Amino acid sequence: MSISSVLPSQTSGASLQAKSLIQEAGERPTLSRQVVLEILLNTPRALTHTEIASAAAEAGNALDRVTLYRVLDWLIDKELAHKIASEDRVWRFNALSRDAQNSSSTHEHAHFQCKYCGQLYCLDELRPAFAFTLPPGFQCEHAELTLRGRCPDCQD
Amino acid sequence: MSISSVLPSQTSGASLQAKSLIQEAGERPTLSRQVVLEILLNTPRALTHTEIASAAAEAGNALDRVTLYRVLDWLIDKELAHKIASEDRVWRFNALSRDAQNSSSTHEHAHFQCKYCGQLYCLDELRPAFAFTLPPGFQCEHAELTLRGRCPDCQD
DNA sequence: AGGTGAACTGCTACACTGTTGCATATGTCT
DNA sequence: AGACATATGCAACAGTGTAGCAGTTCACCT
Ligand SMILES: [Mn+2]
Ligand SMILES: [Mn+2]
Ligand SMILES: [Zn+2]
Ligand SMILES: [Zn+2]
Repeated sequence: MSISSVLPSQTSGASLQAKSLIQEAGERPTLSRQVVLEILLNTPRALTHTEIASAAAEAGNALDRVTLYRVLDWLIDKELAHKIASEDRVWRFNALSRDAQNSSSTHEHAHFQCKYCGQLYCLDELRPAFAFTLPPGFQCEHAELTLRGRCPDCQD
Repeated sequence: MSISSVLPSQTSGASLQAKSLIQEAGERPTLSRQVVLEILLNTPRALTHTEIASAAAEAGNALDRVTLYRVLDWLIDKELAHKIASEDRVWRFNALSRDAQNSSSTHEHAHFQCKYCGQLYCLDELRPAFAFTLPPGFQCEHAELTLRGRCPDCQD
């Protein structure tokens, strides 16, 4: 599956958006960071490390595997991105919307992962809110909700 | 952290329970399978592959790493156990209660994982039931709810 | 402009989790 | 007991992510 299929052709506007988001955070807008953040901003779903590496290479900005891990950690630390665990033991990364950054409950939202192709989407509008009672001694600080099923690409 | 601290001293009753559960499924009750299932039955939380290996070794029944992976897969296939993913990319395994096996919605229940020690518990009584609307083209087949917070062992 | 120092980057080597292939051992059934 | 299916153990490998360290780049200050 080609990554480029999910990536709109890159516009200088997107590049500027990535750069200015980094600059607004008061940080160095290095090429690696711009490239990675731009990829994340330009895709509607969360991408794996491998997918991001391929997308960067396709865009003519191949970067070292380890550097990519560090850039991603950095983006998360600056709250420009977040990562989601899934059953295949691979982290998937997505840009954090400005709204999500500003909300006090940082990016508390549900996710959807396709059982058939593995693609994972953030459901920004769906925030978990449950009523339950835990066994004594357990204190809940956070709830994670992942829906699994069939994505639009995998209709039969 | 010693595994034995969470494992009640093994009784012949527990051993018989593991053996008879396997036999009732019409399968070979090999020593490896009995040992592993007995460990899972005797612990109130889900255990990692490493924890199970240690527990088996402590019980005097050390078994090969790969064999353990295969025994666990086998137990899951026979619906005597299930495994839960978590953010540390390590599967955790727990015996399936008889009730859970018989319920048509096989083991649809929530989990709790401690942010501080990583221990993971099945919340058998807590079945996810949510009302939400997905974006068009997405079909939900399953919902996974994981609560994260502080477990009884990690109170400050 | 040019120098300086903090930081970012790339390379190598490694750790951890899990899988595959294959030879050997075990257990069930006749 | 013998035959056959299958379970086990060993070795080698794959995928994902991390640590250490040397070299480079960039923002800032003369
Ligand atoms: Mn998300
Ligand atoms: Mn469970
Ligand atoms: Zn799909
Ligand atoms: Zn804990």
